[in-house]
Amino acid sequence: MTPGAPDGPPRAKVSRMSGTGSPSYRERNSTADRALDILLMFTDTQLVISGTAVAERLGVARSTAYRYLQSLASSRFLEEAPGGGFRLGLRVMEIARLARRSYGLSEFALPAMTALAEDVNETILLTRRTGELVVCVDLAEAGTRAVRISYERGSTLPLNAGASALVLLAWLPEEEARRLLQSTDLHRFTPATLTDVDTLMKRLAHIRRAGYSVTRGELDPDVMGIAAPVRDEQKQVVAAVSIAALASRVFPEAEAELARKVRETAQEISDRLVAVGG
Amino acid sequence: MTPGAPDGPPRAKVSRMSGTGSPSYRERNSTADRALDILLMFTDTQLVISGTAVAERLGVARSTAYRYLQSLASSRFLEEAPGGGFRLGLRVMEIARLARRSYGLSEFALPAMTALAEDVNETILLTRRTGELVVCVDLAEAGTRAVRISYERGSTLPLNAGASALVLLAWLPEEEARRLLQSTDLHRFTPATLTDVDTLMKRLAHIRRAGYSVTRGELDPDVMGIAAPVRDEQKQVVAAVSIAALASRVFPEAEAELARKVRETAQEISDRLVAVGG
DNA sequence: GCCTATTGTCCTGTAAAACGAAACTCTACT
DNA sequence: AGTAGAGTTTCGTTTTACAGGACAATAGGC
Repeated sequence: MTPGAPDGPPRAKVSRMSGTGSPSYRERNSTADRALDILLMFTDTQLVISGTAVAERLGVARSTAYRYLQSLASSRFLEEAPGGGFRLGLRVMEIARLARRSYGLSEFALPAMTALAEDVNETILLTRRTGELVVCVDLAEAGTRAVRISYERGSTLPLNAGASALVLLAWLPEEEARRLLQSTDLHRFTPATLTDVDTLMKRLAHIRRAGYSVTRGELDPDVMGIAAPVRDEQKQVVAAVSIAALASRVFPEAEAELARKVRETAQEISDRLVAVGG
Repeated sequence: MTPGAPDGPPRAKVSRMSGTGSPSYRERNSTADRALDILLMFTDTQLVISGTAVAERLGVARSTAYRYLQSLASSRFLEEAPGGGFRLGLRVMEIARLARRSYGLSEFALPAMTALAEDVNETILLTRRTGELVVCVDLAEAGTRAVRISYERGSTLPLNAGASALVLLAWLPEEEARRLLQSTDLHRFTPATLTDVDTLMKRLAHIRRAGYSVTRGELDPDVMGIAAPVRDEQKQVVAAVSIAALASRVFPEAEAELARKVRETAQEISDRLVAVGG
């Protein structure tokens, strides 16, 4: 495409745009966006990427892709991988530390979460929503379990499954929650996953009344979760605290007691947030 | 609508470049670089920044700065802070998780580090060098100390002070280590900090022979460290493992025994790295 | 040994994208 | 009401980033 012949049609107004089907480029800062897009090409299964592959996925010439790559590498967002290609650089870890601090959550939350983790002997998560995704901001693990639910900081979770996601949605304005769910494709992770928007909305109303959420096997068949909201000074829900446990370890009769503890912990974190004036 | 008539002065031909003294812009991808530079404006004391401030520091018009900010916000590298301004977004934490995985270190290192932390009852760090900086990639803390050395993933350390930095430099080609030290301004953190390149180079040679480094009060007056190198398949030093402890807790007579344990742990991590074929 | 494929680098003229300026909205403060 | 600051939008201009192609170095296939 875009033949370089100097005799072509009188300057066809073909915009640069990504060739791979990204719907609406041409808006905003396309150059800056492409640099950022390179950072988004990395996934759990694609930890190293070559310059040629970047050019292809960006739909630009190789020389152009390498210009981007050099920008990213010279600010250490990327580094050259041993054996060719590029991988994410340490700068990413540096600013992630600052990101975590920005939310003003972890410093107050972690002690309370650790206490809860030891009390109930399960993994405790602190999550926040960003767009159509839930991200694990912090976690505390109990030491004495052979089988552990393993998440990490930065792990992402879907919007339609898992106790945390439901809490984060439940305290959003109804129409916003509905809009979010409708604009996301609700993947079915297990037979128990809810994928119908109306059913989900009813669930959210129920959670709002109860003050917490419980899910069983909706994201992973063997896992259950109990989550409660964390609020800031303005009473806005800014995060969720949750227990993630092997479903078989938690009998339904025990849920209420665990829920009480999760809510207490969430309240404690909220209180500290307000006390300092997040 | 109907924006003002284009009547301004004939627009002097001033090159764009950063106005704040950044020596050589105009090279590479200045647009992409500026977007990345915005991400670098955040520090521990500057967790939120306004659009106007970004425009000023970038040396561009406000409308231009906001275009960048929108690019960064729509890919969730930034988010609007409650009460105005922008802060780092959750996307940063997402890709930081991938960055950590890229190095193939943590998954093998953490178990060994945790064991060491419990054994010696001190904080254990895993660090890597990036340019003129050392970054903490992972850490393990001992649970039973009232006074703890507190680092986090993503914390940065200088090149001329601290046991880890010296190890990371010691196994670099001599001329590269010298070049790095000469191009960095070696800050004096305490009276014990080494700031002379030749003295440092001699120190590095000593460390190379010993196989580990010990520092006392060179970065923080109350802290001491012992570090050893982690090697990959090609025997390249790719990281350092270190103990960071209150100096008053570790008597000089105990250093040798601790050093032995740190070296063992570093070796164990190296072995696993090779076994898997990092 | 020769061939091909792949990675990364550099250069140049041209076309497209990013730029500054200014008008405008909104909220908060006084 | 009036000021100050944040954030948004539009527009014509020109600066910047683009594609294409030539180049070096490395790694495998035969």
